[in-house]
Amino acid sequence: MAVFIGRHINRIDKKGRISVPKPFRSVFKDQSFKGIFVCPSFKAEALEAWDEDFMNRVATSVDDLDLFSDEQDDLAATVLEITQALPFDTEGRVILPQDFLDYAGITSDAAFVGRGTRFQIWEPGSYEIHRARAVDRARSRGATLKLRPKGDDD
Amino acid sequence: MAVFIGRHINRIDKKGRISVPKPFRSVFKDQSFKGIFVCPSFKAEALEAWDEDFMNRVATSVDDLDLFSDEQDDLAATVLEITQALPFDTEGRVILPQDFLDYAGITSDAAFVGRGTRFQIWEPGSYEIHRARAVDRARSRGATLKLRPKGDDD
DNA sequence: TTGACGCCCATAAAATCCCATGATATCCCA
DNA sequence: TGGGATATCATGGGATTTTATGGGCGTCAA
Repeated sequence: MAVFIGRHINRIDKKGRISVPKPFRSVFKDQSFKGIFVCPSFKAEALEAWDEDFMNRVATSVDDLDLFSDEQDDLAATVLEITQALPFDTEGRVILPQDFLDYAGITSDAAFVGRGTRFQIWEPGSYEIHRARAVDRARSRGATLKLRPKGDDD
Repeated sequence: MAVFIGRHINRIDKKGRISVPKPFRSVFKDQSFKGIFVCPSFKAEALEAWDEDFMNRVATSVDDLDLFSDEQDDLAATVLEITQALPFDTEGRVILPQDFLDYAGITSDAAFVGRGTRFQIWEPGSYEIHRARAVDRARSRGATLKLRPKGDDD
């Protein structure tokens, strides 16, 4: 299973290219499309990224809904339409579309943040603020993590 | 599996030709008919486009009547009637029929919008409005998508 | 003959490849 | 364990290719 962990900050060059951190890139090595799928997050001023496997699951799941139903329309609109497939270049870099950069407030640098099955791309400053808040919330709530039974890893 | 993802805006030239974006075109590369199938959408002022595979699926479903709900069984037949097969030219362009353009309000530019197994063609302005509404609906309803189990991707 | 449509070629912009560089991290062996 | 040799990775930039787009020309049919 694909697992993204850790945090990496990389730079965007003049051509708009940015390296996807090697540890993340390795996760994609045996998928047919050589690249990542990215879309703006609903919840935060950041970008969400995932692999082909997840993308196909979303696509087929949307397909299961009634053809032409409102429900399908909304979900497809919010996920499939705004997601972009970004291919790696030979060095494992991608070009983030300008509107995505604007959405996340990214200019020169970007933070790649592991989230398990997906990862996020943040403007480094925004991420620090976001993370500090999240830590505070978790601490004050005394958050605990319920682990799934071993083997149940879909 | 063929998956259409993302959004691309292209221009219609004086001859009425418009390039189908390369990422979408690639999806059709191994079908026998070199082109796309297009028909006006029932729900929106846009055009629906799909590949040979999906076309066959619709054709079969007219017999089965399981793809459409009761009131829509002759809708399926209608789909077949008004759908046009638009062949690519050497450069991967198609000519959209005038009545299709009128229906979608397309004049100079058109947005190709990925929808998984299909894609849509919109007048770029109309699309932005439509998308914003859909995102709002999905967000306010707290829409979630039930994903298929991993590996079940036909 | 005219217009619709296919095929061909030209061009600019953008994406991609390819190689170079410096910084880090890793390895290896004394 | 130290430190030089080596490999890896992020980054930069020039060269090449691809793609979207525009237009010319011939064919075929009304």
